Parts: sequence; structure tokens; C-alpha cells
Amino acid sequence: MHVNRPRSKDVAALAGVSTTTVSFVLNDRAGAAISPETRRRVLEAAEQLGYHPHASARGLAGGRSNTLGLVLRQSPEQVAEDALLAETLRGLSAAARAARYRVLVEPLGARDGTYTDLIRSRGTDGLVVSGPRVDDEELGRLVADGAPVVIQGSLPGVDIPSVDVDNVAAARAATSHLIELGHRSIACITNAPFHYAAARERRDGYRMALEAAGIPFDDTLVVEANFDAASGRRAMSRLLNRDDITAVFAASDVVAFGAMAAIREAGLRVPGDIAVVGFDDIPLAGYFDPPLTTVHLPAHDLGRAAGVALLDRINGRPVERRTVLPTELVIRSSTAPPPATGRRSRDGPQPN
Amino acid sequence: MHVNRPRSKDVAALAGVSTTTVSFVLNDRAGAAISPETRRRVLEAAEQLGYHPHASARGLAGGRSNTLGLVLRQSPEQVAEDALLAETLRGLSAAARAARYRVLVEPLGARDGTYTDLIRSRGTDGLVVSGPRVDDEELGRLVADGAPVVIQGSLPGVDIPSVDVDNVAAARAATSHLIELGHRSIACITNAPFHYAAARERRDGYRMALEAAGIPFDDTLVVEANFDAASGRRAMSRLLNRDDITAVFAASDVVAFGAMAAIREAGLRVPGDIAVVGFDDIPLAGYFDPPLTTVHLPAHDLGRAAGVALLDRINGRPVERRTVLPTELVIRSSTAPPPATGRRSRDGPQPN
DNA sequence: ACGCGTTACTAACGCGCGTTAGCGAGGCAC
DNA sequence: GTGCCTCGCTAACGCGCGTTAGTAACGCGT
Repeated sequence: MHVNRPRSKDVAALAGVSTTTVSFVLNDRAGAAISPETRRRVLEAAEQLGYHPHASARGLAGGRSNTLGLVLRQSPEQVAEDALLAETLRGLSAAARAARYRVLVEPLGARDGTYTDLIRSRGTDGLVVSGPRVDDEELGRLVADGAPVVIQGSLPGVDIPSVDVDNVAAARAATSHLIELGHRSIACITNAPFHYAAARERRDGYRMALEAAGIPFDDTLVVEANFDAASGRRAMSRLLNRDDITAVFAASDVVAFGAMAAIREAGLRVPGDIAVVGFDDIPLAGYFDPPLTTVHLPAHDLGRAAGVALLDRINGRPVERRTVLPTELVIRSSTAPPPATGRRSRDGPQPN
Repeated sequence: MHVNRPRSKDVAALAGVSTTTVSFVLNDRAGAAISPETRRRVLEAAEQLGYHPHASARGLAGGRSNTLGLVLRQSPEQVAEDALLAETLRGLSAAARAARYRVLVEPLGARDGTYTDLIRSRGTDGLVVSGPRVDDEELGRLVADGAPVVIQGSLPGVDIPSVDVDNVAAARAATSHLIELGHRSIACITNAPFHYAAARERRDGYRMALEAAGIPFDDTLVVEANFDAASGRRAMSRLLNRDDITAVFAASDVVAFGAMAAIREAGLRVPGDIAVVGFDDIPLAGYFDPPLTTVHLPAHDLGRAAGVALLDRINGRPVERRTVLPTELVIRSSTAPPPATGRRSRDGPQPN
């Protein structure tokens, strides 16, 4: 491109100072004594030449890349279904920008190899790892080496700063809402297989709500789904074989969406026959038919908090071991009291 | 972290060669004569030491950052609603990884300032700009400077390589499908304001389908929406004031989702009273009630094609000025022939 | 035996910045 | 006037690589 990208020495020459001074001014170096007049001249010269410091050169000299890495450790299907990824990314980016950092994203398929190069090559100064699985031994080694890592989500048993919502409490609140409406026979469809911590936590919250209300936990009421709507539909179909269920806690909105499809296909209505609560509050949740009662996840804030924590960690500031952001149960119309006389069929298949 | 990150000189010492040789081996430098035995020793030494070349140092010395930038030029609302972003990003990432490049993402709010630093600072070697608006003069300057840029989407009137689907043809196919079913009074809800090229193109496709079938284009049947479901619902509500409409082409699935909510709220049915076609084929489209007939967008391939084009451009290989990927009309159940006797109300408000 | 080309490698330089050590000028206390 | 600050600035170095120019050894033909 342009024949002569300006160097800091060009700025220095134009401003009549040394490159050292240019560096001091442009980096707002604390403790450097620069007269207002000199500072003005330097800034003016930089502006006039359209000077942009060479990122790699800064990285080399300064020993930092000024880049944050976002590692998406989920399966491709999960990433595809993650309706909140954009928001999280925007949040992280906002935090990064405020510190003059950039964001590098590494989406990993199951076998897409490693992400530790990112940090070992100093391509990034730290990583936000989203949705790590319990069996991620790569992560362990990285952290053992002292690499700055923040987990978005939770990974029990490791000592890494993490940012998350309280999945247990949120799931419990969602389930309690159903109980308060009068439901006693409440199924649970997970958002993912149980080797994902969030899936386990949300199930635990469901269970705790039940037990707190004196309703025995029934393992056969819990069905695993797998991120997408199709798996939610399958799970719900299975549950519909029994006719005592009057409510479902679906541990993600996407899965809830599939479940609602299954309920419709069985000729039943939401919430008339079966009430449904979701989790995530994806942008479309309010437009489901009926609008979905769900747990609102502060996606943007999660990204931002992860970014802030990571930057703190990188810069040697103290970091909370665990940041928990508040959720909120958004009550829409997919939940209502159970039918007075047990479940009825409408125009669907008759019980056989 | 680790006290001594190994340098290339450490690898050289262990292998008993010079750092030049290490560089030659690790970069597979064409034209360099390296004996198999030496090559093996170097690779072994690198492996043994856990050597990862310093990204910034490579960037400085090599004059390239080995990084691609993805600029999201859309408004935050649009980004949030973009259910296909994850897929696009994965596609771009796949292309980048194949060339040993990384991907830096810059989501820009309307007033989040500039993204040209990204490339002017050599933080990236090129940019994929997603959803640029016609009035983006920053882009123009960048390209005039010779910066490698690929547009994802389309921006008429500029000479920049772009990757997109044929929005006009796809919209035309979607609308034709409605016409073939027998619909004559077909409304159009745009996916975005008209300063987005895609919104205009999809509207044009709708119009061409009409005119090709001898149906006069009626401007009052076209209503602007604005990315999200809420705007789709508002648009549809407005359209429902007239009772002659039997079908709607909604230029995005999210907007279609809102429109379907409005139709339901009016006590009408899809497709019984009003048929609906969408655009995008977001993952949830097949689970709408009823499952949405829509245009499938090859999101992953779009990302990958953009990446490939950008890498070609960066490496001086010839690049198609415009890459057009195929779409496909996915017919589900939201479309059916119009009611025989015009539109009927079900249990909704009576006509007044 | 000599020249020439090829093979296999290396020394030395520089990419563009940040940083460390240090220098001169001016002020203040004595 | 001398000593000792602080203020404002700079020369010089090195970060860790890629690359260019070059050398030594080794055939191979005549």
C-alpha cells in the first residue's frame, strides 16, 4: 500500500524532537517529563503524518501484544447455536478497547488442534476461554505455566479466575416459579451433556428447587439435550410418553424452542397443557409462541467482565477468583398454573 | 509465565545449526536447501524445547502480521440479531487457519470510532468488512491506499472484491414460490433500512418476481423493518390493517419471526390465512410454528470464501471481483396456497 | 588438475519500536 | 560560588525474528 508509512522517526523529525520523546508522548508514559508545548507539537506531527505505530514492533519492544484472545472451546454445533455469542464478543471487545487492546478469536472444533500457541507465541497477552470442558488438560498446563487465563463459565476444581452467572440459583428460581404456579410434576431438559459444567449446575438448581418444595427428585424426569432445537424436540417427545408432566424446565431457550415444537406436534398447548421455562433469554425469546418465560443472561456484561478480569490479571492487579453476575427471571406467557384436572389433549393423537 | 521461553537461537544450539537454518526449516522456505537429516534435527529440537516463534518478532521481521481482521460494521442491534455470525466467523477462521493466519474481530458500534488503525498499524494484513454502509468513506480511503479489503455483502459502486449471495435472485425465488402457490397480494417486509444494500436487493428481487408474473408492484405493500423481531411485528401489524394480503416475503428470518407473532396476535393463521417466507435460514427456522419456508444462506461458506479471497489478495494472487455463493429455497410449512375465498378470521378480532 | 555449478549451510543486518541510563540547563539553599 | 536537586529531553541498545549475501565443501566434466 502507501509507499511510505511514516515511522516514529518521521514524527520525531517533523516535531523537532527525538523518537524517545515521541514514544513518551504517544504512550502517555507515567513519570516522563514532557512540556505541554512539546507534547502538542508531537501530537500534531503524528496527526499530520497519519502516524500509526507498528503493532508488531510495539509488541516486540514492549513485550506485550496488546491483544486478548477469545477461545471458543465449544463444539461447532454449540457455537452455531449460541445466539448470545455476538453480545459476549461485543462486551469483551468493549473492555479491550477501553484498555487499547484488540481481540483475537479462535473458534475450535473438537479436533482443531491447540490454542495454546496463541499465548505461547505471544500472539495474545491472555485468554478468555469460553465453555471449557472438564477434561481440558491443555488448559491446565497453560495455567500452570502462569499464563493469564479467565474462564467464561465455570470449571470446578481448578484455580482459575472465572466469570459466570449463578447457574444453580437461576435454574432454581426458574423451577421455583413453576412450583409456585402449582406444578408438581416438572421435567428438566438439559442444555448440554453433563460434561459441561453449566448443564450440571442448571440441573442441580432444578433439583434443589424441587427438594426445597418437598417434591422428590425423579431422575427419569431429566433428559439430556445437546445444544440445538432438534435435541430439545427429541427430549420432549420422549417425555411426552408419560402423561403426568405439566411443566418443563428447559436449560436453554434453543432447547426450549425445540421442546415447544414437540409439544405442539403432540397436539398440546403451552402453557395450557404444559408450562415451559427456558434459560438464556435469547433475542427471539419474547417472540416465541407463546413468549417464553426465561432466565435473562447478561451476555454483554459477561463478556465485559471477562475482559476486565483478564486485563487485571495481565497487569498484575488483583482479580476476583470468581465473578458472578446477576440473572433475572423474565416472566412472559409460556408459564401458567397447571390444568385443574390434569393434562388434557386437544386435537392431537388420543392416548392409546 | 515460564522463566525462559525458548528463542530460535536455543533451538539452533540444540540442533547444532544456525538460527537461519531454524528459520528456513520452520517456515518451509522455498528454495532453501536443507538436508533431511538437518531438518529432522531442527524439528526435533523445536519440539523438545516447546518452541513457538514470537508472533510480534515474526511480524516485524517478516513485514506481515499473519492476521486477518473481521470488521463488523453493522449496528450493535444488528450484530446481536445476527444468528449466523458464529458460522461466518467459523468459516473465516477455517480459511485463516489453513494459511496459518489468525483472526482479529472488531465489532464497531455506530460511533465506536475507526477500524482503519487495524490495518494501518499493521495489526492485520487485510480486512473482511461485513455489512458496510454506502456512506462509509473510511473504507474508500483505505482501499484507495491499496489496503487488502474484501467486503462480505455488497457495496455498489466501489471496486472492492466482495463475497455475497445473489440477494436479488434469492428474493425473487422466494417471492416466485408464493406466486406459484397462487398468491397475488404479497407484502414485503425488509430486513433493514434501505441504506443497507442487502435490504434494497432483496426488495428488488421481490419486485422482479411480481413484475415477471404480471402483478403490478405496489409500494404500499413494502414496509421497512429494522433487524429485530420487534420491528417485524410492527411492520406486520401495519400491513394487517388491509385485509387483502395473503402472503408476506420477510427479508430475514428474525423479522419473519416478529411478523408471525403479529399474525397470531391478530387471530390469523400461518399459512392458512397468510403465508410467510423468510430469508437466512437461521438454525431455529425449522422450529418456528409453523416451520419457516426460507432462503438458506451458506453462512460458513461465506466466511470461508471471504477469507480465501482476502488471503489471495494479500498474497498478490488474482481475486474475483465478486464471488457469488448459491442459495437454496428451503420449503417448509409456512407457505401454502391462499384461502379459496379470500382471507378469513378465526377467533381473532372481527373486522370493524 | 582446473573450473564451474550445486548443495548445505551461516554471519550479519535491520525491521520499528520501548526503554534505560544519562546529560545539560536552570533553580534553590548554603 | 558550590553542591544538589528537578525538569526536559536524547543516544544507544535490544526485543526475536526473517532475509540477503556469501562461504565452504563437494561433485562432475574436460
